[in-house]
Amino acid sequence: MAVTLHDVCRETGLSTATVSRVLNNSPLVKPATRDRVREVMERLDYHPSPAARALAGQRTYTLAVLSPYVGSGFFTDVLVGADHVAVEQGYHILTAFAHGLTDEKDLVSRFIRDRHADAVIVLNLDLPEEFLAKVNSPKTPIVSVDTPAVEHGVPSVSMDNKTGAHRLMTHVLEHGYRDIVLFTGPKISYDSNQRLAGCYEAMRAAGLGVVSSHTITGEFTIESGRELMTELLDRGDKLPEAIVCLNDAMAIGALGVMQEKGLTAPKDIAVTGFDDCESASVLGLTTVRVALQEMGREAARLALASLTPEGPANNHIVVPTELVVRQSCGC
Amino acid sequence: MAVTLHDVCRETGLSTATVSRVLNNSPLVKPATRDRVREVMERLDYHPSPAARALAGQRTYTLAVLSPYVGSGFFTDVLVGADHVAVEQGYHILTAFAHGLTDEKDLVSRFIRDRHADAVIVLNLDLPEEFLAKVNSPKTPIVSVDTPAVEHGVPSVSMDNKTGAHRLMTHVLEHGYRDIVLFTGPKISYDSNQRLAGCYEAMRAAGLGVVSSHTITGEFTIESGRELMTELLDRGDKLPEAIVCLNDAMAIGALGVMQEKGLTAPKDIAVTGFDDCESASVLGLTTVRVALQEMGREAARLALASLTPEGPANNHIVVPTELVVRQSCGC
DNA sequence: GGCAACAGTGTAACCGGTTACAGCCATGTC
DNA sequence: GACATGGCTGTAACCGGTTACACTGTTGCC
Repeated sequence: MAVTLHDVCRETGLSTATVSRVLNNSPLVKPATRDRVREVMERLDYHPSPAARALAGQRTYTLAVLSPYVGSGFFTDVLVGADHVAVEQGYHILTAFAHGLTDEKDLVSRFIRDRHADAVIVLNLDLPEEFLAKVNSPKTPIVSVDTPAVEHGVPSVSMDNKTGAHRLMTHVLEHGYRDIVLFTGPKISYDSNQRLAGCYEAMRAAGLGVVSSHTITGEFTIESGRELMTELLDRGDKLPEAIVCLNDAMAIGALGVMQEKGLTAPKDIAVTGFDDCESASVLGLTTVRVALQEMGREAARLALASLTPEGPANNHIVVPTELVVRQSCGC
Repeated sequence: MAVTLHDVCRETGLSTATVSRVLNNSPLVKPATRDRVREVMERLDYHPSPAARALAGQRTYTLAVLSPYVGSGFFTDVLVGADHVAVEQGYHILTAFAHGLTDEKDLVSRFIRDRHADAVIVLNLDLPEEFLAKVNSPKTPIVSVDTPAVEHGVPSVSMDNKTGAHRLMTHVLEHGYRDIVLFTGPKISYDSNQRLAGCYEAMRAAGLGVVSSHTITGEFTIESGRELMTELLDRGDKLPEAIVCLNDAMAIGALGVMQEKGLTAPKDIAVTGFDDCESASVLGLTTVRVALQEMGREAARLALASLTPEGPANNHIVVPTELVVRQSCGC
């Protein structure tokens, strides 16, 4: 079969212990010996068996990334970011999806008890914090991405929704728009609430009162954006000057309806989004960009740090957001 | 630690061999015994260690999906499809990207020799067929997605570019358009060539000669679509009636330039794409949809079948494509 | 009744590493 | 010179399964 550690032992005349130590960069080995072993490994083209290491060492050098099947954008970018960091540290990434059949909680529990991975990164699975806290342990730490879980001490990575929304709203206000309608996501959505708070804050900072009737609740989907927009236009009231959608999907839906009715942004109504999804640049949508790859990287760092005895320096990471100005608002 | 096979042995009074056989659904075990073992496993909440199985059994029950970092669309959908099939058969998915640092060939070679996975699925990595053929082996089979590698006997999954392009062009012609310009991808791109062939075939079937000056070569990117379109408009010639882009990105670029110049599709020029990417529906782009998840599923099936002694029934799978009619052409 | 054949189970080696513990030698110290 | 010390290496148990081979008890058949 393949070259094994024993072959290296035979070739060097050393014991498995010493060779294994070289493999794990143990400081106990005399430098001269280390170099000799390395040289032989190279010559024999030796590569340790992940399975054997996993069994004997009780660590798989693998990180699991669990996610619901959400379109594509979010997931891929976070994954790529996580992969980057993982590879740097000799780790690999195992992915799994909660699609229909598999319950999300089950998926997480199973991955933990089956010891497939050393740590688990969960992507906006919307799991209750209590659950995450329960399954989290130093042996198989969990990192929550998108939904912060600070209260229960579960490491998490989230984005700076508030600042992003604040900047966005400030931008809208700077264009002189005052009659503004907000399309928000579900009331239970963490992201939606944070973004809303950021918007309100900016409005107050500009000396504007918040008129609740101007905040309309929907879903974070294109379809919902269409519905809210249709309803708004059908009311026959005076059109608002601007519509601030708390995610891109809603904004895209709204723009679609406008186009069908012969309205354009920003001429008739200015429109903004949040996320900077793939289509946003195509549509010229002013929005807020989230550094998704960065979130993935931070998640992997947190996960790997949680495996060290010291643990992560900081249990909760907030990734910055950035205003992206395009044509759909002012300009 | 966790419950092990030995605990099950102690509890049932059976040997490791028998219990292991139950685990692997061996027909050698008496049904009554099997049921008793299953019951005890359930009661003890026993779950076998993947690491131990991998080491002893020489199979990891893992499929690797290797990909370059290509935007998001393609990758995620194929991955989700593969995951679906993998999970059904008790497999897991390991992902890795060839980003900058890592050479694509290296990535593939490494995954194979390190025995991280039982089989490897490579996603449009544009690797030479010879290379794939060389590293492919019954021990760790490779499946190529997107780029067919039939000639060298490497299992592969590709899409039915030709039929899709044929239908698309037929649709364009049915709208009465005759003065048509084709924007193609790189001359070495397999997809581009197949799609082009499909278009030509449809034109000939309609009794039209192919005028090569009407076929313009570019890249499969938005930027390239912009460039070709700008150049075309700047020429000041009579505008073509329709522009058939051999992928969505080019079409999006072309539409962008048109919009800036005050032209709309299909009023001034009809435009079509290929791929049905996320933005296509948003833009109302007539295009061809590729069942990406289906490609992922087929890839996983091929990979798993290659692990059986019989091998896959069919070494090369072609996934169907579907014309998606939207507003950008005729209507 | 004797024997072959087969179904079902057990024994034990093995997969390829990790690591606790023991051992050895050279050096430093009194 | 005796002994403690520390740096380096070796021995062997162990991680948790798989599987070749041996073994036992039945059944079928002449």
